[in-house]
Amino acid sequence: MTIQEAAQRSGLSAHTLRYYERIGLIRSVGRNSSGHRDYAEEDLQWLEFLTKLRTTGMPIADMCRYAELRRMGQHTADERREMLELHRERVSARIAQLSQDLKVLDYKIDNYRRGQLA
Amino acid sequence: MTIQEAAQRSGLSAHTLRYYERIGLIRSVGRNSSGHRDYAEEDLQWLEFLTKLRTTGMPIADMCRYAELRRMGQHTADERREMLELHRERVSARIAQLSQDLKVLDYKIDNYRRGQLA
DNA sequence: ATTTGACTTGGAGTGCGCTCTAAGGTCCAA
DNA sequence: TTGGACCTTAGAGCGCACTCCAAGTCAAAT
Repeated sequence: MTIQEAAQRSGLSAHTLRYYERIGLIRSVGRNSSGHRDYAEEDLQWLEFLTKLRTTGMPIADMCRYAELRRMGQHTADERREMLELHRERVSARIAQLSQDLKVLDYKIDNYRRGQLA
Repeated sequence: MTIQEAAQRSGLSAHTLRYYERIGLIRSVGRNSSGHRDYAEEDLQWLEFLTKLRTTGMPIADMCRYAELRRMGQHTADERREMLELHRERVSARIAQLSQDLKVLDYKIDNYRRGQLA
């Protein structure tokens, strides 16, 4: 799979795919005979998970750490699980906060609809 | 109220308060006889609302637009309401997306707990 | 009187996450 | 076999939202 196809399927730009590889988020994407990247299905699955970590607000540095642990093998599974558990709590807290803020927005909007100054 | 007190109460830094004033997010904070900022209760309320817009992901530029409309008076109320409604939908969508992603995290964590490689 | 410390301003610097450029190599269709 | 659209790399640049700095002012404490 070419970088353009991988970009298409992952929703990331080709630039970003190269960047992610450079900083160690994706290890060793295969190269074809002319040195061009050749993405495997497995790479796409990993990218999909990385994208979920990103969109849920995990910093790139943490993702790099997670990727590094993953490369180190199964004996790092506990640390990886702990990272995910910690992140899960942050995401959960973020959802709770956004839900609270949404109420404030609704209240504000309602005031505008009633013609009151807000 | 001094800038430090306002910082304390708003949760923003004094630097950020000056920055927000400079870019037009906060208009005309009062000055005391020696030229120091003197925040009013009203300023704090506005800051609190601004902070909600920020933490829910509204870009500074949009907040500036909202602040500008607010300064222009009541005839801009409709446009302000529309901005909030649009923002509300984005926040709502973000909550939905995060909730989905949370499920994926939970699934991943569960796999780790079962001792499977993920 | 002088030191300390918080304030003022305009402007420069920072960290993050990309995003793009330059210079060159490769592929493919006409 | 030539043109154009890809690809490669290292490295520079960008947009956002702050964050800090320098130089100066001012009030209170010593």
